[in-house]
Amino acid sequence: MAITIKDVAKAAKVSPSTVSRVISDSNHISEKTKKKVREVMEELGYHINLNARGLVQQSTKTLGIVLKYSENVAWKWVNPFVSEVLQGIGSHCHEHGYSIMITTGNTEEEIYADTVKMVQGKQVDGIIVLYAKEGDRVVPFLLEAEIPFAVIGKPVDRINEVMYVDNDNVQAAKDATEFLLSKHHQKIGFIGDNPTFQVIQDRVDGYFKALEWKGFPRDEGYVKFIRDPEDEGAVLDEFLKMKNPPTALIISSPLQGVGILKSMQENHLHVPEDMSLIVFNKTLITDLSIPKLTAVDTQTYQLGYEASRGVVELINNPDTFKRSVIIPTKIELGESHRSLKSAKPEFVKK
Amino acid sequence: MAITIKDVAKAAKVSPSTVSRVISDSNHISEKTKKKVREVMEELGYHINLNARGLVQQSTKTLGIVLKYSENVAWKWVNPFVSEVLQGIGSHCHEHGYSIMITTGNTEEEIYADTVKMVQGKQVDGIIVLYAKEGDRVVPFLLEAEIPFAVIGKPVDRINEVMYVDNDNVQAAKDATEFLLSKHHQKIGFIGDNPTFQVIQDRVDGYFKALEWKGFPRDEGYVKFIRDPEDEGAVLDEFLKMKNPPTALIISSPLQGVGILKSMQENHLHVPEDMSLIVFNKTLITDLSIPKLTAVDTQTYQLGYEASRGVVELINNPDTFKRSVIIPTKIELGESHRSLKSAKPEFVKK
DNA sequence: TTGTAGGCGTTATCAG
DNA sequence: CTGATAACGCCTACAA
Repeated sequence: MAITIKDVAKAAKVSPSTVSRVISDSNHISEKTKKKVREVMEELGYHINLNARGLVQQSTKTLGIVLKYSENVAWKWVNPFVSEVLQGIGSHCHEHGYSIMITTGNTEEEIYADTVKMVQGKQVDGIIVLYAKEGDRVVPFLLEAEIPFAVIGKPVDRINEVMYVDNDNVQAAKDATEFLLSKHHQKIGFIGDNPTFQVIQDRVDGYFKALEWKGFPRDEGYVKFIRDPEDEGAVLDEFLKMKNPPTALIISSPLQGVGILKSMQENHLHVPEDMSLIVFNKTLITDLSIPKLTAVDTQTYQLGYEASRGVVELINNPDTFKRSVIIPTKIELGESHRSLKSAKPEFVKK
Repeated sequence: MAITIKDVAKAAKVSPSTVSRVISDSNHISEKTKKKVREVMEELGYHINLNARGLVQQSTKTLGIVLKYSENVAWKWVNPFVSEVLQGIGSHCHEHGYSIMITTGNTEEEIYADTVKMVQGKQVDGIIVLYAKEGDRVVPFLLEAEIPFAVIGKPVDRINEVMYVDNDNVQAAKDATEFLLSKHHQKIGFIGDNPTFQVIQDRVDGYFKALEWKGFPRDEGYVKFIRDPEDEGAVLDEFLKMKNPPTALIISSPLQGVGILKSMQENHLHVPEDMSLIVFNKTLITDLSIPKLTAVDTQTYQLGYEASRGVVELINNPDTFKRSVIIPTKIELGESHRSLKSAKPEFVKK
């Protein structure tokens, strides 16, 4: 049994409450006794029991993180995302004395159960959900439980009741498209995965917006979706067989980016000479690709940091307006794109 | 204020202790009252307060994870490692009803402070340290605190006092070398980073062991270390300029593997036609490389799982022998190696 | 099988 | 400025 506040009190010949006051550095207490008590604490090797404090204060100063349910292939690219987001959350939490508890489950059901346990068990003061998924039970539960929380991503249901942190995907795709247009590309293809995800919809929107702004007619033929992983080859073929094949592609996932790169190579085509690529989500995959992929940086660290900030604010003042935050994206230049129609093919500096 | 055990007791017309017994599913209690109490709990929406339970039981059923201090470049490749290890730990923890708390700090000092807080604050029952570093203060602290813990990696100090989970790097390098030998390679190079790390030393050992077993003389000229990142080009050059350049390379980090791949390409050389590569640590980087790199899989998930198992065992029975676990590695075949068919160069005679 | 009472280590309220 | 005293929500002898 460890040293308690009472032991210290006894040794310092004061009452437990005085020791408690010293711990919280109350200013209703004389410097003299403060010093004395501190000395005794040092001497006895006293350390506060956060559990006990949590019980009486009804607060654990801990944030719960709901990880994304990871299935087979998909989780791979999520990997770096998780670490970076965690870093961002961690930074903020550390600054504000919060601890972090994460879900342990592997399946959707398990993760839900973990969340319920953390919340109902009063293990955490707030929650950050690392994904947004239609029909997911976690967000409704959190609303029901009335616990402060934030979602990273754009919630589909009851969006105006939840605080979220996300990128502006419409704008990001618009930026990417305009970037390619500025390099004199005119035929630009778009590749996405599951079009039922809001992210993808938004990106397609942004893509068309940029094109239409420049006066290009909307042509759905340049937008393709890859359902099955490793199916990039087929889609690339479709593009190449068009009467006016694109000279550049916007690809909405780093994994698919690498897939296209591979398929290009198999067709004895070169990037960026034969095709410019710009990929969504700068990750270590895109950085280490050969050539390094030009990518849209979604600033994952910032996403985490802001989410944490939001939740902590909500904890400190539950009536805070649930303002949601949009983290700007930026284009990270790689070597997978080139400029068309310049006197000489001009490569962008690194 | 939420529903407590007392509320349930009152509503069910039993005493709080009875309710408590129902919670712990004690068998000293009639099925009838059990059912009744459970109904009331359901009706009232009762949920246990784990904080309170933790206080009285002196145990939180939570494991603390000490993350690796991540500096500039190095952390990138650590990234996937963290997520995978966490998955492994999570799986085991979930099975045994443990929660997970992770450090939030970014610097070595902060992480140390986080660890102290978790342990002294009685927030966790055990600790898993995700790295082994010479001179680090965390392990000595944990020993001092007498809390159950395990280290992933091979601790340098006081190794026989701590439980650790690691791969057998000597064996792994031996396997990799033998693999290449079986493909008829005779000149095999080895590339490592900082040779002061034990891992690297072990791998060099294994490399030489395999060669010497086959009767090849020890030739330090085929072992090179890359200090500065992005310096792979120079080292590759050195190899290529040898009188008997290697036909295969064993590379001790995935990052360096990609670097070599890039340098090969810049020299208009092909993998595996001109050089076979086998890389340490299968990660998503090696999987997504073009060509996919043949890699030594260190089974990160298993490392995490076993570490968790060890700590939980230690918690349940503190007198358990601190057996350490060696997780076997295995070679994941990629497309970066080939078999040298011709029995061209004979054994080297010296 | 069930109830009573005391305590886990802190903080908070109220006196003094 | 400091000290009793009562919670916080649960568990666990010890009784009944």
